[in-house]
Amino acid sequence: MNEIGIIHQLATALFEARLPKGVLVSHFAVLNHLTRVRDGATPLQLAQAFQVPKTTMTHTLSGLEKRGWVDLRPNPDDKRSKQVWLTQAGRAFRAQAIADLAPDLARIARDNPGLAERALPDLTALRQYLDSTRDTGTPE
Amino acid sequence: MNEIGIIHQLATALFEARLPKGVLVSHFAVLNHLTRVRDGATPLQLAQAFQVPKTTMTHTLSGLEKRGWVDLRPNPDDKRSKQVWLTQAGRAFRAQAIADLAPDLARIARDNPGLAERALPDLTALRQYLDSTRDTGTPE
DNA sequence: ATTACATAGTGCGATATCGTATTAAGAGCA
DNA sequence: TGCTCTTAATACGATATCGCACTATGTAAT
Repeated sequence: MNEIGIIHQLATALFEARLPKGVLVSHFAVLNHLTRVRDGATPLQLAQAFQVPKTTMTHTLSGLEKRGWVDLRPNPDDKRSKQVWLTQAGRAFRAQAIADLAPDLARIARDNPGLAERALPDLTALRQYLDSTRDTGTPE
Repeated sequence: MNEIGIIHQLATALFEARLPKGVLVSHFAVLNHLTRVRDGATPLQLAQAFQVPKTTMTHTLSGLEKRGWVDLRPNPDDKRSKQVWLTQAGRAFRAQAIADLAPDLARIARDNPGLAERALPDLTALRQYLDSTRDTGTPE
């Protein structure tokens, strides 16, 4: 767990050093999710995807909206709710950020061959396990 | 990296749910480090061990000191510096926290057999690699 | 329909984290 | 000794994160 925490620190610092000033990894991660999975998701769905409290996601989304990268529209299926849509500027920024990060990611992959392939399945399994036991602290 | 971030979130939430109100994982982690490695370390050494800025460690240590779990004494070798020593109360709290967390950790290990053994070497290697390239963004 | 309960988003306050600048002290060199 | 540069810790300000409570809306039961 210690390793997880330190890696998280290091990776966050590395990413934010490559992103424009004031843009956080949380911003980038949401744009990435909206691009890779789908946009039109509700704020609650995004909060659950990243395992952060609703209030944190509200704050992150307000930052993205202020920069014009996402558009928050009412959810036609539920008047309590909203939907988050990417703007063209949002897609463009995300593409540029990916391009800026690519050399570093390629370098890390090159210098640690096979690491991702070996570690990711276990990490995914652990994430799913922790997620499934999150509420009660005991499985099912 | 996404997985790392989410696991970090989930694990932090799990740990803090088991710790007394107001005690953070960062507090516990420092006590743990002082116990496992050695106490008498300087604040800077601790900041480097956890890869957090010096100011963050200052803040964390002030919280530990306020609770009477560590003692900050002048460093006899360097008057600019300090040394962090565990108190008896600090050792006792850490031991109790370990005891409280043990059932959950045992459960996680039981339900994910071999996971730690498989994933840890790669995670440690990744941490060391990221650490070694932290400043310039390029190896060595 | 009414009532009770659950859910989505947000305002507000607390605080952890972090960047910048400052202070005090060590280190190297003339 | 005096000068310069580096380093350890911290004070201060900015802000990301999070818990709590509230409003509006949905859902279910009678």
